[in-house]
Amino acid sequence: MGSPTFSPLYRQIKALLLESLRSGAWRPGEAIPSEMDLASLYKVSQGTVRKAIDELAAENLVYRRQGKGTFVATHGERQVRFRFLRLAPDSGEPGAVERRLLEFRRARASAEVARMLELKAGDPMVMIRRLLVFGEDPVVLEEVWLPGTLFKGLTASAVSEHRGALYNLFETQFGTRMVRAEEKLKAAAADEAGAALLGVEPGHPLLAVERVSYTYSDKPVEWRRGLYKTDHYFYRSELG
Amino acid sequence: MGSPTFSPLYRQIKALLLESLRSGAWRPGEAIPSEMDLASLYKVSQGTVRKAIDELAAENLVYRRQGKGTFVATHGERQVRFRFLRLAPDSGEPGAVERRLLEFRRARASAEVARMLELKAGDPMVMIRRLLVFGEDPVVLEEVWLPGTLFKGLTASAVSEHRGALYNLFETQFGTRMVRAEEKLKAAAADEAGAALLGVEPGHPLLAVERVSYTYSDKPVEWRRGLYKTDHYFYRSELG
DNA sequence: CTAGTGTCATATGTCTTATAAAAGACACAA
DNA sequence: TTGTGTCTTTTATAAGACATATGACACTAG
Repeated sequence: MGSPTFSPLYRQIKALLLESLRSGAWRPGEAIPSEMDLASLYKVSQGTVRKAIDELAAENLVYRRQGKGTFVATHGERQVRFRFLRLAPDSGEPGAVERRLLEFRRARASAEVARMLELKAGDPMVMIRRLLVFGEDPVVLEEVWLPGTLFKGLTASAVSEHRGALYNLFETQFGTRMVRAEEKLKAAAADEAGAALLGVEPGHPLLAVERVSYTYSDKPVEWRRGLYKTDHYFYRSELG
Repeated sequence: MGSPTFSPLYRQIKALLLESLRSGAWRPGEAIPSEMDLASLYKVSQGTVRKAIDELAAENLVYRRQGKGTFVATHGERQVRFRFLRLAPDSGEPGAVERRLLEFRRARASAEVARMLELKAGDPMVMIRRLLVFGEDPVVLEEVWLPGTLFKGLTASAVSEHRGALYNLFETQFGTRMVRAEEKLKAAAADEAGAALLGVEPGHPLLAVERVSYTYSDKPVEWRRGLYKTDHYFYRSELG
């Protein structure tokens, strides 16, 4: 029978809005046009625009403020950070996090990374290796791989001098906003190098976390591999 | 200023629907009354009922089928199982899972369990210890704690003879439906007993997973502690 | 001059109504 | 017996009217 080529009006509107987000026409933190403006622009009712925006809000791409407007979501907000960094302390409130850059280099995509990011093996990449220190405690050792073409002007000093989440830097300086991510977790034993950096004995059990992050339209644009020391922190997961 | 004691109509309807779900008036898998019926019952428009049900559907408490009706969500469906058991094989499709009951007994709540489940230490509990075997491979060793009062007639044979998820048994036999859960993950080294059951050497790195499950209205009703062997399986987590 | 208060413009939120589309049951015909 | 049209019931979509929240700004009492 006929393929599901039909799309209701509000979804077509949503697609148009998504395109404006993706293209960067509306920047993170800024307000998008009002529902009424969009309604008259697209020649539909406010309610239809509303339903389109409702779905974008449900996907955390925008957020609404009654009386003020609808705003493009951003990684600058505190709240968003905890959605992507899922470690919480066993007791007490999460404290400050210090990010120590260990290595920054340009390299070629391995077959594994290329497959994850839908690139070709050998494509230019940026690789970042760093240590996250909570208070005095080194907790996360991770490696971040990014497509070199998307992050052309990225430098070691930009990364090491940046305060706040990497995703914040990416969206403000490179116009690439991470929208969601998928993680795969395993338990692993610390090797010599990792143990030294995390301040544990070799063989110490660690959480091995592999992440693929996606920007708009489910396009994968980042691959990470991290080792988490879970002696005083745990990984939060919600099932629902 | 006045406290936020105001609640829009659709939320009041939602609360009424929730109460029908909680009380068991509408059973898992069954259809709830049509939007029109509910609208005339509560003397509001279909759209208002609709918005109430929208929120319930977003919380996975019910699901809609155009042309058929709206149904109470259930743990019987395959789809729901993967929301609560987040292990996936490194490659291939997930196979059959065998559940081996190791221990079943009634006991008193420890201070720790009591705190998690909002009970008093010493309250009667049911404790289940079991092994999940994927194919031939023992992968999960876990301990489940339940309030004895809620699960009065629960027996070892009911558990060991039941096919399918425990949550399925709970909802069909005891009218308690698990709606969501929170997990805390750490890496741990296998002890002697655990290693033997999971078929690894003592000291082998394992995923330690602690879960609190909630029924309607965020009432906690189950506490679990599991050890996951992640040699051939990984824990899936979505950030978004 | 200043602190408070009222008013207005504009934004999202709520609610209703009308109509469309999906699903299944059933009658009927080839 | 098998398909096909049609009717009923259900959720889905769309539009419009009205409510509420917010912030800016003007006005006024002190």
